Amino acid sequence: MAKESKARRATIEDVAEAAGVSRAAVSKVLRNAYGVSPKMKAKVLATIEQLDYRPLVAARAMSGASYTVGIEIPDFRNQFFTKVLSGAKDALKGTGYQLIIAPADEGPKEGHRALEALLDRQVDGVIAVSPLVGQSWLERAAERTPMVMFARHDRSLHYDTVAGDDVAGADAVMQHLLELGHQRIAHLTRDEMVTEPGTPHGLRLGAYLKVMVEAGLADSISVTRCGEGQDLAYAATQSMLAAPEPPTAIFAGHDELALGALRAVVESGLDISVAGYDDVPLASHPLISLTSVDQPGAAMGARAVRMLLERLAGRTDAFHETFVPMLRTRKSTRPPANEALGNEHSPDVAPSLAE
Amino acid sequence: MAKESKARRATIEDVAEAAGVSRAAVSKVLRNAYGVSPKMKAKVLATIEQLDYRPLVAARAMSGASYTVGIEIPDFRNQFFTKVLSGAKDALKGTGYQLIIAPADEGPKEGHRALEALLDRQVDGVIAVSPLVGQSWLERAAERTPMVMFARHDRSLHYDTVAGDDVAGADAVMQHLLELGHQRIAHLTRDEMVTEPGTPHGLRLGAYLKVMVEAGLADSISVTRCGEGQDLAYAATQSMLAAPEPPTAIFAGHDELALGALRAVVESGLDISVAGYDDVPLASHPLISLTSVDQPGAAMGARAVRMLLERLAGRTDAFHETFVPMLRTRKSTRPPANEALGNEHSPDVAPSLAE
DNA sequence: TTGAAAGCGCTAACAC
DNA sequence: GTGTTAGCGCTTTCAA
Repeated sequence: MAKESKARRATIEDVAEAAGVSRAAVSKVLRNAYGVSPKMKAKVLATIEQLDYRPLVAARAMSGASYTVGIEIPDFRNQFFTKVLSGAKDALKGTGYQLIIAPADEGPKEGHRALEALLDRQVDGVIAVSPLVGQSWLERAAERTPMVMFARHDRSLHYDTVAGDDVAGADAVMQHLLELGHQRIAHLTRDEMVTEPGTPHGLRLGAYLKVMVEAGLADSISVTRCGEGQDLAYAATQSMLAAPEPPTAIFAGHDELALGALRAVVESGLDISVAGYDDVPLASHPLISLTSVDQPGAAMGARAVRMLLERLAGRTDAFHETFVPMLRTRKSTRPPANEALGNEHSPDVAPSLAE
Repeated sequence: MAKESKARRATIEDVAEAAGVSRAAVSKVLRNAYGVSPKMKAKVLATIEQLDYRPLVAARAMSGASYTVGIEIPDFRNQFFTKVLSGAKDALKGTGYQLIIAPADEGPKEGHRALEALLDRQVDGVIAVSPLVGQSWLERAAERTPMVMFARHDRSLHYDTVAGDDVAGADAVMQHLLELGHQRIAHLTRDEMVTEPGTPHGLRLGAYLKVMVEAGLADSISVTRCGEGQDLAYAATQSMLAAPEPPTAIFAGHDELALGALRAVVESGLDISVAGYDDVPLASHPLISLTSVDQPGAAMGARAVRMLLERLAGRTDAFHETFVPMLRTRKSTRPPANEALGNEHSPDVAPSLAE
């Protein structure tokens, strides 16, 4: 009754037999390697087509390549990473490499886990966003599998890096807020784990602190931390706003947090400026109009892919590229509402030395 | 001078040797299969730990399983799919299966390509969002690899489906707009390719047309098409608004399109209602407040994974689950501004038969 | 309970 | 230019 239960997938052997050639010949055609006559090539190609043959990647990976590039990302709900993915995907188009994405869960060891999952699958190259993975481990892994790390500011001899200049970006935001006349500027960032020195959020936090101190606003320093995502940023901001003396401006570590903060601010009815980081597509929406630091995610993702392709092609010395971010000022930041109160509460700061 | 150039990765052989057992024994421990004494198990486990051994997936896949579940998605910039991914990822946690995501490019054959890439990699199971792939091809693929299709309304004996009730959802939107008093309701949807009969967007379009006709508004039917993404929706809406008699309400095929439309509407200064579909997280943001049809993406993704796990565990009969969507009305939809003009321009419709 | 050995489907190195 | 063959690192019979 049953026709042919689970028709077996054609193998290279089947193709060779049907075409009357050797497996090696078929293999060469597949990789269009050197040493096949046009005639044989045509015959093999026709047979492949006819049998609907597709090589199993696992078998190829066991001896040769997997023609696969893996990218590990910590949070695909963050539209910045989505931009990066787009850029990477497009840059990989037509190269013969297939892209697979391994999502990492939250947590210090999760990036590590996802990376290992990719390596276990013998991807030919890896792009990863893993600020928390130890450098020595990465070095060792990168010796075997070409690797470019995203948003890392360390320098390795074995892997390339693509990062934004987080200090410059954060400086720009802070400068902008100061120029608008803000003093009680709060910083909304992620948990300690994610703000270790040298990480993007660590650098942004550092820049915030430095600018505040240098502006004589050390007493107004206020750092609020929250977990990942708009919802947690929303909740954290709510408590921030409930404090006796809420900030007049909030600098959020990235746009996702900024959007959550904005939600709380809007609902509170208070006139508080909010700035973010990354310039996700929505930041420019007229209904949102969020001041943000433009990190060209797509270009960065594409650059990472190109670096990886270079390594795949044989390059062995390490490249480190830094993208210069660009502040986009929008309506979410404006002069503080209660300007009059501005100077009133900065005790140990001489009222404008430079005037 | 060089220490050990590219230290070889430990193999099962290395572990067996170091532990003084056979490869088969190690293999059994790895899969904690039946027939290993606790003593040997402990010894092997210790050796694995010590050698930092991890099995290569390719080798396992050649004979056995890859412990990998693949999910194919057409557009990770659409936050709806991002919700689905989240749900799927969480549901897979702790099952021993690793999730890999294959992004599909736009185009009729691209979903197919991404799916094949996954099958070539011998994933143990597949979840796919491929409205455009032919059913017969899918059937054949599903005979060999467990598969659950997302957002498909066809019924197969070999694959499961998880979908939303698109007709009910679209009906709800239209009913809502009609109740508000709108007549010139336009539908913004994707290109013909994506609105084939039976596809989600095809069903939504069909429901739109049906409701319009039944409401006696056949003359006001207006369907605008655009490519994927906010930007293209924005441009399409701009031309729509430039027409002599623009609509008073726009029903967009999904929220991404709705956000683009909203951008154009806001910029135009016109008072036009906009409704979307999917209820992406941002729709509820107070600054956006987009009326939308809530499709529980995370729950749907989790359900798809559970179905797949059931198949992986042996189920062979097909399941088809439909999720009932729920309209969320928000500020982006309100009564038409120029109510007075409402009836003036509906020539061949008897003014309310049922009154 | 344990181990030996035969593959899985490819590629690569080498003969012819 | 073409074919032969030895692996790659696992799992899976099947004996012991």
